[in-house]
Amino acid sequence: MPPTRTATSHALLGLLAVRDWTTYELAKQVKRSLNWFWPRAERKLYDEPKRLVEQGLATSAREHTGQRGRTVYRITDEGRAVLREWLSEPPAPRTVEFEAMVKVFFADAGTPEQLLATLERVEAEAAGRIAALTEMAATRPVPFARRAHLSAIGLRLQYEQEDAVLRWARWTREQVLQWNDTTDPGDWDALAALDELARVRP
Amino acid sequence: MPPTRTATSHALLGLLAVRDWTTYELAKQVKRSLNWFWPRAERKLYDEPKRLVEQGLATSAREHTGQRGRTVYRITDEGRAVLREWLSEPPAPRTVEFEAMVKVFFADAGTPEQLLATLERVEAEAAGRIAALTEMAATRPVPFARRAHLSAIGLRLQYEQEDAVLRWARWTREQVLQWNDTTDPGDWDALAALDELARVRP
DNA sequence: CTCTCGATACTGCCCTGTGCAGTATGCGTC
DNA sequence: GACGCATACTGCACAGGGCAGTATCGAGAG
Repeated sequence: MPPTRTATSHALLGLLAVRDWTTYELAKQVKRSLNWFWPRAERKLYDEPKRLVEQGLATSAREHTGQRGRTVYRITDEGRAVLREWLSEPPAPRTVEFEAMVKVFFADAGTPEQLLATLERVEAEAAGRIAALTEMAATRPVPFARRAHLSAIGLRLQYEQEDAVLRWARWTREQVLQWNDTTDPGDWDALAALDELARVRP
Repeated sequence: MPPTRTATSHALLGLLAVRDWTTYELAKQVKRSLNWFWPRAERKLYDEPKRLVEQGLATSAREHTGQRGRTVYRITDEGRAVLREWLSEPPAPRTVEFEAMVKVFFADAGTPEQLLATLERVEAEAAGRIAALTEMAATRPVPFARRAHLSAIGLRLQYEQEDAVLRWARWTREQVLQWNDTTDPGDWDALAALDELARVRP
């Protein structure tokens, strides 16, 4: 039984296809790029490459800076082949974990102040991320220039997502201000809001 | 040491604040509502309510349909208090797991056909979800009518998210068709695309 | 020249959460 | 009376997260 290859395995294989990395560099790089759409704890990024080596998809080399060792990983031809084949497989559905939305959804268990505070935090988070994305987009020279086209479409997705959340948070804040309470929207017409969504044609 | 209360604990507490549920009903309901922004495996939804009972946040009652038993959960006053306080706490950052985007990001390890197939799958998934959302929005009478205002803003968020993904997938597909290859965008100007993002002002 | 501090480079441990197989019973329908 | 789908769970192995702990290296402060 070969150990199962997870999407995380293939994601790291993808980075290794770009260049060699030490685990530490890999961890930093994941934070900057993959983290946006495939977030993984640093802890995991120390285990996973070892599994790739076990499976012959990568090799590891031990280097030293004085007394301190470090491990450099390099993809193998088999690793490249496995990555290429994986690109054909149907991807898992996109999943979103949005704790703030849970708080919004159950806002009727609390006060309007709590709800507005949550919405403000959502807005601030989205705005912060948009700032980070525009900064990345503005960085010159472009890191990994030969992959600039892929970075560009990736950044674009992230931007569209964050912008959707930002616009939603602002819109919702305005609606909530018209409510009498979290349990009572007063004159605000929930059915009309649902009707508007129901009319959508893609 | 009290067992830690996760966001999942509070999410289920939120559902129990709406009405009593059997575990099975809870699992179905989570699939329809929470699953959009707090997806959890059915398996977990059988464990978690037991923990709520241990902590005095819910009570359980054993009922029977013939020989077959089932457990009905009900929130306690303390459960309601805990939920109310949780609404004040800063939410965890939103996280997205988007395997298809990993495949897009490393598309230069494969062919344009693979990339286009992935984009088509993304588009189909988003379109399917939008259809599900509009159907939910059109359902009359509105389920849990006294919570229609919260459903409406929740559905709106989901719609905005899916629409962003859908528009991105279509846009990206058009761009990719202009490339020579996954490794070579030809005349397509990646720097210009990055510049456009860099110019964004929120 | 030493001390501190942040960056580098990991490992162990316990917990949450997933997926899948397995085990029942209830109920409608052919 | 058999079949299939819904109901109602449990066990188990594994992926993944968070945090604490352990070192070394290199640059700058004093």
